[in-house]
Amino acid sequence: MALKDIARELGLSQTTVSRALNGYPEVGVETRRRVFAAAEKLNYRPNAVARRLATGRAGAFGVVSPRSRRTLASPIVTDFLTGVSDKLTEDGLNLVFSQVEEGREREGCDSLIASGTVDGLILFSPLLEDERTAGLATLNFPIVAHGRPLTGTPVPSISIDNHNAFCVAAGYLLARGHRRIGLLNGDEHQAYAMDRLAGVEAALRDVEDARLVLASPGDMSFERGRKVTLNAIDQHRSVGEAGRTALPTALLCSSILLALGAIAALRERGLEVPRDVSIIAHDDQVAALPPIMTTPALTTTSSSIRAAGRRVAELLQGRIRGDVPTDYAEVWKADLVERGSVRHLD
Amino acid sequence: MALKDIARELGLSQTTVSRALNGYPEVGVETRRRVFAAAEKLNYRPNAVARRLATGRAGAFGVVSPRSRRTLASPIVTDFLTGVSDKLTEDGLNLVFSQVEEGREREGCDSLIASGTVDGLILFSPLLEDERTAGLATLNFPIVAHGRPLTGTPVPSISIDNHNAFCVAAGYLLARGHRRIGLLNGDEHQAYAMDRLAGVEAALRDVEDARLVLASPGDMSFERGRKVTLNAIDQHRSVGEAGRTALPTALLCSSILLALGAIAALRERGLEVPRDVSIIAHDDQVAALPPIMTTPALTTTSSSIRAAGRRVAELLQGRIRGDVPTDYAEVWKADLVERGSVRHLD
DNA sequence: AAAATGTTTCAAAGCGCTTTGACAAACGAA
DNA sequence: TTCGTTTGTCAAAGCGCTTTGAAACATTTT
Repeated sequence: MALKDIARELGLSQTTVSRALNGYPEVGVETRRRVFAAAEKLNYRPNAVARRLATGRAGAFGVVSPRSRRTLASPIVTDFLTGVSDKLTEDGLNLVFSQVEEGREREGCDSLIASGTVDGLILFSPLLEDERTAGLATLNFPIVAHGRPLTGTPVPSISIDNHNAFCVAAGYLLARGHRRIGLLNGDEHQAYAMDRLAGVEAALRDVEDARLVLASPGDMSFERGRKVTLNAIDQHRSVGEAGRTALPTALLCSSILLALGAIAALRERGLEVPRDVSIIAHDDQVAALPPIMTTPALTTTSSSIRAAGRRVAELLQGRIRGDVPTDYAEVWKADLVERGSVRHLD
Repeated sequence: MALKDIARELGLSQTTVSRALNGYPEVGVETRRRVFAAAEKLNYRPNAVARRLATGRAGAFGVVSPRSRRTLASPIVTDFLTGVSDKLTEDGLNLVFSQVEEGREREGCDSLIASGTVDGLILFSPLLEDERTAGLATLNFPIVAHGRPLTGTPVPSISIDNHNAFCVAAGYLLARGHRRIGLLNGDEHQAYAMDRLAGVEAALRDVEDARLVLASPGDMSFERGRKVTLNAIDQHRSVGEAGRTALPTALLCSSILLALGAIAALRERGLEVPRDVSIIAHDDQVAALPPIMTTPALTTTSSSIRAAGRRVAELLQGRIRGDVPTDYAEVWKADLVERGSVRHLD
């Protein structure tokens, strides 16, 4: 069922049929009615590919991600993508997901752009941090990033105020008497992890005897949370209670997954939350990992990553229409939500 | 940079350039060399949309999913998609992910097909079970399903032997003296959930006094796992130890998430795994939810959903080439992996 | 030397749509 | 009546590629 067929059927030109269907004003009302009726009857669906070729618009946004990062395997990233996809669905757009070999992100983006497969690109902050992807921003192609870009070239972006969130969280711990704090962070090369560390340090600076006794950057997995915590405990114990290594009385975790690992480790060594160690974790509000999953429920800094995804999609559409400036940046506040994982030391 | 430009640059016809680039044999070796050199120099990238229009091939596979199901929010589903995407990446194909409003899956599929956006469709078994999507199978469009289809029309599919897996798991419990078994299952309308229930029932049939004292179908979330377990415990206790309600001594869980919920509930009521209640869960081997996440680690039936995703993609490519018959079905065995969550009753 | 065969190249058509520019018909104002 | 407008329609060009069918040239066979 092509446009041509409908035109022939109705004795009209292809032009008129196309215009009628696409809501152009210069079509007679009766003609339009007939066209719609015929399209309905013949179950006509415009060929998206042909339309794209003609208009130059792809009708899709792209996300490229290195294969090794196992993007889709992270519930957090996929929750973000859900938000993106939600918004796109409302506007009849598709999401093209393209995985590439490690270190070829730039190439993957170029290929998606040059081949006309997408109208815009969504970037995770990681992609912005090195030479590989630098330059993407200067390409004059609609791009919006999630996470504060580290490069000089501005890219419209949305992020949460990680510095503030972790500064507030650390302050919350300090106010409850904690002095030896630990930080289980994300990838140290990423803006959010840097900001969180800086936030914690800023809070500690205000309190004389407060110390960051553990700061471990890396991937945000259950396994690493467990290992690092186990390590800290065992090292502390081997040195002896009187030794110089100090076990934190409170742990800040950059993700609920890390917190779960830490809790498991503590339990394995006979320690309990919050009796022995308090925990505050960052919660991206993903359905699969609710902070009430643990006993006691986790006190968190909280911000919906899905909402962020949706917003990124919105911004990208704005970018394409031209009503979002290239250096636009949006920073969201993350709320501290009190639950049961922090103890007030006395 | 279009084909035309290269042709002009080289004084060749567009035909020859196209053929040279695409490896057709009828091009002089020297000519081909020149064409490649020019393409390289001008940084030429073929326009994918134009190519698609000309060839009729989209270079992408599609997945459509109802929005409400929050497909991307489930780490299990996304792990599956990772597998799919892995395979596609190797072959330079894209994955188009399209969410639709609840109940309009069929429409979403039709639209992806009719608009020429995809060359093939991947279905989750849920999509196959009702009239909405029935008929998709008869469309003569390449489709491969994950999960045994419930409809009459055959569709190439891959699934695990859920009946056997849960039969074996239940048998394992029976052999260790358990007689009151509970099953926290997935959506009852789905083939896999039905098969699992049937598998458990088959195992119980062999042992005189064995009973399925709890069988709860529904979504496979932490929350539901917790609620159902809490309910079972409280109901049992209110009736009194001597009452007729019997608390299961062992729980079979259709997902690790359910098991986590159950464990949390047990702990809240002062019960412990495996001292008071034993657990076997199904493990899809997703990185975010390792069975060693709990203490003690979970005994599981185990099968990689990511590998399944990859295999589905392979089958779909085979389907397109025509070397996978339309009624092909592949069933994988799920292994029982012993860890620490089952107690031998004496 | 002519015919037959094989190798390389090309012009043109086509994929299904949008969009431009022209034109005819209908209308209102002068 | 005539002229400028508005309204509704159309033919044709173009998007960038692949593919068909024919032509030009080179090589081998008779």
